[in-house]
Amino acid sequence: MLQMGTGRKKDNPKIIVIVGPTASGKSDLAVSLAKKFDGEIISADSRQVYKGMDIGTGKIKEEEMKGVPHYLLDVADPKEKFSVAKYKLLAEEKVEEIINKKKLPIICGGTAFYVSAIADGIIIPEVPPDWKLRKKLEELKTEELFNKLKKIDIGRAKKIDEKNRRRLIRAIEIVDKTKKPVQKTRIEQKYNPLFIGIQIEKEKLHERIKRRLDQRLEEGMIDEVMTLNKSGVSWKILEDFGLEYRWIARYLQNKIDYNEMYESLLTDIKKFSKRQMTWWKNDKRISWIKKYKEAEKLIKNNAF
RNA sequence: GCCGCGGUAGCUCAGUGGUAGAGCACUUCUCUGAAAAAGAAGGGGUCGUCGGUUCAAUUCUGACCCGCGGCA
Repeated sequence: MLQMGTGRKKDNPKIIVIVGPTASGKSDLAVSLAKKFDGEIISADSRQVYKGMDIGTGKIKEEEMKGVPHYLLDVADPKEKFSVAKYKLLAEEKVEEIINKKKLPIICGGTAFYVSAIADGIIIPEVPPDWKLRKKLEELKTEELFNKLKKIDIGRAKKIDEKNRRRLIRAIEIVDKTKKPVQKTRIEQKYNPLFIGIQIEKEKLHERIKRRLDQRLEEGMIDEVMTLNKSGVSWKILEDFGLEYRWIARYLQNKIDYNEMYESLLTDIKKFSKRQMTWWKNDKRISWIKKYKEAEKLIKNNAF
């Protein structure tokens, strides 16, 4: 959990932040609120940033936007790596633009890390990924990675998840480039966010997840993945995207049959929604709402 | 009806004469340029039912019940 320091700064520009698990109806809520309060929407979704990934990511359709401008969709090529740092840069630019237009910025998304980058203002160390270095480190055993980090940065080593190779490698990378220990997470709160969370019972959410999955399969989600692959997005990349792209890619490679693809995917989406909630459910700043009207009231009461 | 095989965690299955494990699921959690990613911890079973042998049975044995396959 991040330490907020002085907390919300009253003078900072106000923004709305909508969070909630996948399939909970964030996009619809965002559009309704945007229409009501003259807002514009910035997506905070690590997969919807990619072009050509529409059905599988549940990207909002043109007609569903109802004329409300949406940003940070389709800003990246799936063949190239994207990252929170890039997201933060682009998204903050958009927030500024919207504020300058005297409109209300609404951050809406399911990627907690991305949301946090903006709404909490976490500062990401300015060390771009060095994929050559990472590849080299990848050859080391997990324990060796941990020992290496311990030697060069005992402070970080103490706090890090010592079994998590990806984190270990990143930490080593930062020390390697900056020649300094990894700094404590710093925060620069630029905005005054009002957090609205969509509350939904597990059974109902699972039902929605299944219905949405069936619908998207009918809409041609499998073709979408095939098209991506044909246009040069490797199976490996699709695997890393996770969920729909991972399971459909395995199916298209004949590694599993349709039924296994369907069942595993359904389970994984449910697990994902769970992980999203793990991130948010203990965040005291979030007001959990069940109906649109409650969100509207919240915004009014907070003098937006 | 007979013969064979099986009945162990929610699921698929290991295993042992001294009251049990794995993978997946589930629960809880972590998150410093891959985050739909990558990781961590935890709960859970009167081992089909009722008898017998034994100091001791989930393990051996008998009957029965249930499932699957074969023969009639």
